[in-house]
Amino acid sequence: MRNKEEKALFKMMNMVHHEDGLTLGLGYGGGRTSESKLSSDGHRHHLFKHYEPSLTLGRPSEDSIHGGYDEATTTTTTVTNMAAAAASHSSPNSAVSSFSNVNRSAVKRERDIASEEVDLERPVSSRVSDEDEDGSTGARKKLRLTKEQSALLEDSFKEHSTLNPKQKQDLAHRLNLRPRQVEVWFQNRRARTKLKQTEVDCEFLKRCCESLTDENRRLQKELQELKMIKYTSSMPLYMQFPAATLSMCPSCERIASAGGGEDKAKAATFLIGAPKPTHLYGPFTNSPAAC
DNA sequence: TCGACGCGCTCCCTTACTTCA
DNA sequence: CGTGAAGTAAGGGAGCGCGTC
Repeated sequence: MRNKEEKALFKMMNMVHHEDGLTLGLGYGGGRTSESKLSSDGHRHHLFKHYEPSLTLGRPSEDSIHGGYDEATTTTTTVTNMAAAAASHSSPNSAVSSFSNVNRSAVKRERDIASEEVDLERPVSSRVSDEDEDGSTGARKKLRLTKEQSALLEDSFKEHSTLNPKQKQDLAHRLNLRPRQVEVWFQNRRARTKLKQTEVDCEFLKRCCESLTDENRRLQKELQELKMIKYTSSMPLYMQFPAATLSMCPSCERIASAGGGEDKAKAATFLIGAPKPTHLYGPFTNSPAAC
């Protein structure tokens, strides 16, 4: 996993991708609402809108009835504030949804078990040892896909990031895996792709921000210079010269430029920025060389 | 025709395990 | 050899579209 800042940022920035482009969204927390649509190829695409805070609680594992692993450890379940709201008040949809999803989870488990039973006919190809497969250790053992399996899945993912049922079945058969495993692999692969894209987009936005900050700073400075030019142009001519370039002849009491003509002095004023008025009233201590 | 419901799919968050520095 | 970070397979909650009743 990446550092916590990136992870938090990833939670905040929900990037939604489609074939035709990229959109950005902001959110936080665990639960979320979404839209989904069915594309022309039969794949469903979701448009996630926002996140909601979540609360994680421990509870006894139900994994033993899944058939995949036969341990009795603890897992966690995420209780969104939407579910909490359903339990306490408001949101009739939440209540219905929660109830519906409880049933759905049960159905899902039954489906997985059924899938498992069908797939028991063929061996699961993985790096899990025989001892692990018989579950004698009682701990959840994680199977690792072989390089060949990963490579084929990658190739398939390059062709299409989502699978229809037929493609899933076919791929599972070719890889000697359960369809559920193929499904999970694609799910995780999409998540990884999205995370990487998010990192790239974040970097891009960061640079944009820096660039705009610099540009803003530059424009502010330019604006200040223009304001000063406008201010000095409204003054008597002699006040437009920097004090250092002016001198007064003690005999004739006429002010003259010490270093050259008016144009030169004006140009200097423009280039170095207009001096503050107080500087114009500085001491005329230069020698009266001009007279 | 409309609403309720179940199903299948996706998403996200999280956990548990493996690998590696 | 122990340990923490990173990678990843999998579990589970939730929303949505679609078909059926």
